[in-house]
Amino acid sequence: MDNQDIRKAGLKVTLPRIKILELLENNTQRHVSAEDVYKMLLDNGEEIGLATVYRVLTQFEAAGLVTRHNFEGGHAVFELDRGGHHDHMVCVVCGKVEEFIDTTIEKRQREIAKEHGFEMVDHSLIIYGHCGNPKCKVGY
Amino acid sequence: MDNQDIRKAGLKVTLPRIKILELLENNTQRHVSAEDVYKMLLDNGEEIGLATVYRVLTQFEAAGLVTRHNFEGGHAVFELDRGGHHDHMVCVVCGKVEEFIDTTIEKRQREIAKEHGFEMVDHSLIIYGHCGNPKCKVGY
DNA sequence: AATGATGATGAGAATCTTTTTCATTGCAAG
DNA sequence: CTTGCAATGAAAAAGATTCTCATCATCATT
Ligand SMILES: [Mn+2]
Ligand SMILES: [Mn+2]
Ligand SMILES: [Zn+2]
Ligand SMILES: [Zn+2]
Repeated sequence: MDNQDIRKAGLKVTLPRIKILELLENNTQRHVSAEDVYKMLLDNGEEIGLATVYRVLTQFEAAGLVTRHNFEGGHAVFELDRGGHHDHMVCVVCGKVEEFIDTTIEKRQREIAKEHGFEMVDHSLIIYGHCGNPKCKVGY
Repeated sequence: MDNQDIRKAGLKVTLPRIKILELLENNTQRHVSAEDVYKMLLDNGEEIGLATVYRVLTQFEAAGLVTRHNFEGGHAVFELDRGGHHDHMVCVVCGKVEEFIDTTIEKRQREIAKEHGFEMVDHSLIIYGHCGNPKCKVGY
């Protein structure tokens, strides 16, 4: 994942794009909002505009470098596309995100789409729940 | 689904609430945005404020009368909760929504959540694709 | 039926997220 | 190096949703 990926996407290799890609690659938190990216880059001393972050993330998504998710909460989150598709599990208390992939579910989805005459192009599966952290359990 | 449901939710039985519930019950399009509800009620000659529609839909959701979905598109859609849970298939061209339920997927979801130490409280599965309508097919 | 406390309403302002506009800047092809 | 065209950032705009607050309606109690 480097500047060539930006170039291959038909985009000019600019500092904002390089920095956003680096951040998505190195940040401990894989799933970040545009606002997150913007603030983290500012904290790192980069000069960047929020509009640019939104623009570039959308371009990266169109180029297949990045995936956008609509979790609950009103804002989209993005993650670097590391090849394999996967689905998500989100803790409704602390927001922790776990990734998983299940071939049984993936297969059934394709079958169900076909049964309904749909040609599936994408899907979104998000499990919401209380994660293992005791502080996130039902009885507090 | 009547005024008693509103009362049981601990809410006063008011005209806006009655009208919103009626619309959700009778409208041909089951999945509607707050804006949709607002405009349809205005078209029906009702006097209602958009803020009230948002407020009431949120209250109905909290009371379990209504379910909120975050499909792609930036705005939430609501539907009357008719007992059974189900998932959705959305046409990326015309926006048509089909409902489905699959016990295999439902079961796997619960298993996967447990495997990851999560206590599942909810989930959202949306399949995006091209529906059966020829105008929505890939080759236009 | 009249009263009154409290909840509900609607208009508009405010907030939050995302997109657009536009003057300026910078990448990269030649 | 030039130079065209894409990219940037600031600010404005747009779109969705929530908040504020003065007024009004519901409903339990007289
Ligand atoms: Mn992920
Ligand atoms: Mn539905
Ligand atoms: Zn948690
Ligand atoms: Zn369609």
